[in-house]
Amino acid sequence: MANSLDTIFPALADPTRRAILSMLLEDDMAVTDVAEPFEMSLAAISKHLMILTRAGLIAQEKRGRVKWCKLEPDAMKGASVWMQGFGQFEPINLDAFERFLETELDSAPE
Amino acid sequence: MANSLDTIFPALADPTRRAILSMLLEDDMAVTDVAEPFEMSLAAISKHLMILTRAGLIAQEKRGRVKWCKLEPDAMKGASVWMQGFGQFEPINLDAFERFLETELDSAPE
DNA sequence: GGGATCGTCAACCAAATGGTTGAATGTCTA
DNA sequence: TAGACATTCAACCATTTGGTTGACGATCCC
Repeated sequence: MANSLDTIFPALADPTRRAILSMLLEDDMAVTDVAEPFEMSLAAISKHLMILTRAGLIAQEKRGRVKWCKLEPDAMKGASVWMQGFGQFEPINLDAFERFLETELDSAPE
Repeated sequence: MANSLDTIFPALADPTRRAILSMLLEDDMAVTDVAEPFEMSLAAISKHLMILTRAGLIAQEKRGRVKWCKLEPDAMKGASVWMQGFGQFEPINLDAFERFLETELDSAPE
């Protein structure tokens, strides 16, 4: 059930959840820190994180009283492949992305 | 608005709409023929097609009394690129990544 | 122990979503 | 011109979704 198109696409349909995923691209985060930039309650963020977890897009691990959220990008693979099936759109994206990463890693030692 | 993540992902979140897109992969179809395999009213299918159209995922062209539906796979490009950005495990500069996405989407074929 | 912190639960609410039906509009054809 | 066909519109309905608040169970630390 998790990791299927029926859970992945609805999970990605909400802009808050997509923003959370983008934040987790930088680093693992605690629930409270995920919630900080958003103007909504912690409970609302907690629900979003639950949806992302059930979709397999993130994993949550509790250490002490802090629950850490970790991106699970492989969960997007199915949806990505599904979309590629429609695509005459080309891997120019990947090439450009690799160039982007190179310059990014060169200029950002942090 | 069309062709943005805020319309594409919600459009892809419904299984009926994804099935319609898969059907259109084979050939252009009239609205009635799109509706035929589904156990729901024509009006419901018409709404789904409107959502897909507003997302830019299909185009509808009326010839006579028949409205033809045609897949527009390039509309998935933005979402596809966005997801591929998560295929990387390296921590990256998010601002730069967003700038990258913008230029990437600007260069999308019309 | 006791107070602050982390996160979820439960009940609730408004709005959006996905469906229905029946009437309406436009177009083809006999 | 009349009738059949293709599609949408309008009103309505039930369910889901995304949010709130307040109480609660853990956990950390003084």
